[in-house]
Amino acid sequence: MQISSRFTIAIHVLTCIDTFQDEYKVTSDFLAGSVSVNPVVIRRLLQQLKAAGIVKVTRGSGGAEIAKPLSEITMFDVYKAVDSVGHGDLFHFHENPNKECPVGRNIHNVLDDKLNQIQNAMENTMKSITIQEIVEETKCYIQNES
Amino acid sequence: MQISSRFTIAIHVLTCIDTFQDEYKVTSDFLAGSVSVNPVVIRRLLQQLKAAGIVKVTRGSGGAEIAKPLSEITMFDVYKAVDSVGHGDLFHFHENPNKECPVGRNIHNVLDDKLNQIQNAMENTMKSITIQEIVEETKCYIQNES
DNA sequence: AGCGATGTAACAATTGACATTACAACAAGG
DNA sequence: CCTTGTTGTAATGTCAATTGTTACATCGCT
Repeated sequence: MQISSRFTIAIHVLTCIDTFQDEYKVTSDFLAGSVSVNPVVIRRLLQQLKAAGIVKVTRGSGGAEIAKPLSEITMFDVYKAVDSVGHGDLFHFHENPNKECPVGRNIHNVLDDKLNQIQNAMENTMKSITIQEIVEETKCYIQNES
Repeated sequence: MQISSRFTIAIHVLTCIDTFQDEYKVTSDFLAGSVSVNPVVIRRLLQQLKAAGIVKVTRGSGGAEIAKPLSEITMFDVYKAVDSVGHGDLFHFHENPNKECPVGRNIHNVLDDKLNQIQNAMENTMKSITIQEIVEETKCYIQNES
């Protein structure tokens, strides 16, 4: 299975908030319009980002803003915040290898190490990319349109 | 969502085939016993591994064997063979960002590049680990048991 | 108080993984 | 050549997660 689209939606949302915060009141309806999903999906997402300290959402009057400098938010932070994969681990290990079998009772020890290597390679790359980069590149694309 | 357990099962299966090929006839029932899943799950998996040229399966008389040297099979080969993630891509991009929105119509271009970087980091690590390493380490563990 | 938002529960629809049953196709031994 | 053990594969069921949607209580501001 693929990593939940919550991840790409979250990055889209953060980019929108930063890009439009001076021009518009950035509500869940506004964001839902840009992403093309139901506003409730956005609200749920914003709750997760808020819990991770990435955004602030103001009830009542409405609108979302980003809680800390974009350069301090990495793709990994977002990935974790929106719970992109279940249970924290990228790989799903089959639960009950047969303990009567020599391979069955040892495969977990051997594989865990390798799977962690792979997962770390991925997560480290995520940590090296900030949302700031993404926002800036997006602004470049937008300017080049005109 | 996590990567399908087919991936870890496949590696378990390859390790079993190599470990037990001289002692037993390695049938889908035998493998199913070690992994603790239904034999049909193993057969489907073996079909995928066979299509990728990783194993040979003999009908009728039964039994599976590995088709090429273990040192030439990487975790990435297995990952691809069993179709661990759908559609080839690790990330699920939300389909219809709003083209009326400057961010909506450009986010795909910006993000695709970053997502590929991440995916490549993961896949390259997979390519650097061979099944031979895994089999050998497993044998070490088994010997240290006695 | 009323308006415009958010927060969240409830529920349906869809999808994919995995388990299981059933049976046809096949290879080899007696 | 026919029985036996096995593979190949279709059909079906179950379960969990994602996503969409409706509904409404709650809240902040004017």
